[in-house]
Amino acid sequence: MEKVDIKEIFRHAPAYLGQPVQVNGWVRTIRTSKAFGFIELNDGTFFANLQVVFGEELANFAQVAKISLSSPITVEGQLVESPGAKQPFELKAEKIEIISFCSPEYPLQKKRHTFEYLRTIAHLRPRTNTFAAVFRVRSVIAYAIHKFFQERGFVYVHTPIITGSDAEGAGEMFRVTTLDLNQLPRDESGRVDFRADFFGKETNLTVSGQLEVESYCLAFNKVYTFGPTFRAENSNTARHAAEFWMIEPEIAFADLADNMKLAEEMLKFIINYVMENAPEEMAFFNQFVDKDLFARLENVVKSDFGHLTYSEAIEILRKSGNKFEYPIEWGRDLQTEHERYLTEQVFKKPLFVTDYPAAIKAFYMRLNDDRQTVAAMDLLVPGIGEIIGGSQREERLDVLEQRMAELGLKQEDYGWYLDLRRYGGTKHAGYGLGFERVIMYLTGMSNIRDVISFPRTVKSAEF
RNA sequence: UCCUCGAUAGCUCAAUGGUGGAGCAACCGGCUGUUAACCGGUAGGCUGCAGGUUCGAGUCCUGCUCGGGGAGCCA
Repeated sequence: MEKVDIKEIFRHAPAYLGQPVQVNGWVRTIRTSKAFGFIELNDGTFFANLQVVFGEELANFAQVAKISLSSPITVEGQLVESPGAKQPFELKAEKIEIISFCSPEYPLQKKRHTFEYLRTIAHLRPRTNTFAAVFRVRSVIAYAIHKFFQERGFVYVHTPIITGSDAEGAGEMFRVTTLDLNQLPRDESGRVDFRADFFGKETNLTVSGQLEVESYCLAFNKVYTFGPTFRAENSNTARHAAEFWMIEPEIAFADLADNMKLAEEMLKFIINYVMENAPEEMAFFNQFVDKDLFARLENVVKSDFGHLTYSEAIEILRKSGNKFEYPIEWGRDLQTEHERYLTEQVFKKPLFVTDYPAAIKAFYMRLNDDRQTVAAMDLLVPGIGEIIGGSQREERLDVLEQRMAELGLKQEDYGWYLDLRRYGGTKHAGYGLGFERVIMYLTGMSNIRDVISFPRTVKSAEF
């Protein structure tokens, strides 16, 4: 008998009606009477369950009727139209093989669980509706991102996860070492002697692949990274994790406007792709997780993103008459309350804020002609806040060197990075996209811990 | 790291300073088309940890641990 995925049955039901099929899956729920029962079977290939009907003509009816939730079974039978209102078809079982009995202590029940509880059983939560939807959509978004860039001729670059650069400047780093922490080798001055370490120097987990990917940008023109990133910040929020994934495109012969155009097209492409390729999951999110989800995503796809310079943003905030906790003053960074006001109250759609004061941005961002601001951009979206941060890079060697000197960065630490300006340098730009923040934005899930399979956060690395 | 709220049965929650309960899950039984099925019954607890106040603490006080929400840092 033909072994069929449940997704295949749902997508091509007419071809299977009246046909004998075999399905293999886990019991999501079971309802029984004296002489018959219903099993909702999920085989992991599809969001929805296949209803299996079984009667006492089964040789093992009594056993099947007492089967526990999440037990795996093999069902053979015929696909027939269903008299029930909630499903168009069902599988009339002729034979049910119980592969194993799930222990009755199984912690997932036929009821709503809190996300907090499910986090404590992260190894079982992908069997729930919400997490099955989250992680299938996560996979679809990842594919959409690759598809978007590959179709436009971008080269996917794998930048190192272990970095010897101790000055990437994007955040606190996790140290990588094979030294015996109980017996550290010391040098003449009593400091830890990293010459004895695995790499012969201090190494850490990467906080960004950007500097490295710039070198491939100046060889391949259009490149992107998509990989894990690590930040040892003591951040305790629903939007930060110590281990997360980031996408960092970098384009040559391009300025900040090209950069923003790319970011906007990318985000719209991803939304369209996911709506088309995970419709059941998205409908579930819209119904149970965030009732405004579809309206919001539609608004993003249909509207042109807003554009605003930092200086204009300061003016709008100042004139708003709103009472903010943090002062509005040119030169200070925008706070979350300011960003949310701009994107949620004023623009009500995604919004690029550009040209921030140089003093509050990274050294590699290109200095504008006013000598005060840099060609940086943040993309702010309602509900999430900053989802993308990027800039045009400083390609002028003398300006970059001067800026590094002002910030006290040692040129010898950035020799190869400066070479990129010496040898065939050209204007280029790029941005970093937080993968999990995109997932949150597209699903309505409000905690980053619920869109990562086994999240690593401060004081938490279970599983 | 700061502010704030919380921790009681496997899960979600109740209990005025005076003998800790309910719904769901589990287990046993009933039910001929169910849809988080329904109906009846059984069992289930050192109230997060450590101290303190009190005749008496789930309840009040102190510290700690963990979790939620908000802020900072950022993606």
